[in-house]
Amino acid sequence: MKSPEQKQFYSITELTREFGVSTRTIRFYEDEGLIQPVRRGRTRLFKPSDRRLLMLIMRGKRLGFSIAEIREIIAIYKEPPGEVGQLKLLVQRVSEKRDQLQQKRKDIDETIAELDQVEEQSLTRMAELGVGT
Amino acid sequence: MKSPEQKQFYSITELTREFGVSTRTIRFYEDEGLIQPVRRGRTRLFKPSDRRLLMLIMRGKRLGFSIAEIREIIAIYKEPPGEVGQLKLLVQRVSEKRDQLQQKRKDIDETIAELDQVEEQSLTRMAELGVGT
DNA sequence: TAAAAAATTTACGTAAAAGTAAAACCCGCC
DNA sequence: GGCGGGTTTTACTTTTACGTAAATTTTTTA
Repeated sequence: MKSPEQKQFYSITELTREFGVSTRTIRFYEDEGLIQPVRRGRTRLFKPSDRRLLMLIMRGKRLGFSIAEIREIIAIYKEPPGEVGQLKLLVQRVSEKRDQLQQKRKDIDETIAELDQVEEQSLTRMAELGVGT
Repeated sequence: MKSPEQKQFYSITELTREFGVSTRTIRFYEDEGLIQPVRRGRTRLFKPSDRRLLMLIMRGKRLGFSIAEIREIIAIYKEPPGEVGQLKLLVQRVSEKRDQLQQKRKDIDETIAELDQVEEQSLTRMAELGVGT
């Protein structure tokens, strides 16, 4: 049931092209412990799971999360089932991150609303000046 | 029709307390041209409009925008009505920013959905272990 | 197998966004 | 009229997230 497009391994430059970052950046994320590609000799081999982690990292970056915060998010996903205390803590951490994200969404919605206003005023003004879009 | 709570001026430390940043930070934003408090002698006096700008700046920071990007957003709001060419450009810039923000919202929604999954699995697991929340 | 292309390590450099520290200034108050 | 608190300027420092370059090794291709 494997997808036919699913590659075993990706090279570092394949990934730099896909994500639009440099090799330095990807190696930096490895140094920071966000990904752990296996090696064949000295050469890094990236599995699909590494690629998915990179996607997650890029998403985090777009949202303005620092490396440290992205590390936290990754830790949440990686958390093994564990025992009760751990689970409670995990649920709590999830809740905190969600709060952060909801604040961001609120900020976004406000900003978009304001931009919509600016746009509307501009279009009105242009109509007054007798201009078609 | 002025709100009674509307102060004429705020001091720099009042604002540092309100926004949870240092004086250095506020002065830095002034250096960067994001705000322009007036002076009485050498001392900065912040008007309500400066305070509103600071709110906008903080919101931008929460969203991970750089100072340069925040400057752009402020420029959009400040734009005077202007002539047709300017207006068209403004509408275009608004549209670009909105696209950015919509991408961020998409990222947020995806991340929240994933966190919800983690939470659900955790709660299920805890229920199996016979634990009440 | 030789040459070209890709990848690695090591190390110094840099831009952004402040932090921190020192020295001087102003201002109301006892 | 000195003193404490808040403010200002100047300037050096720090952290984060990579950029850049050199020298070397490994892999691929002709």
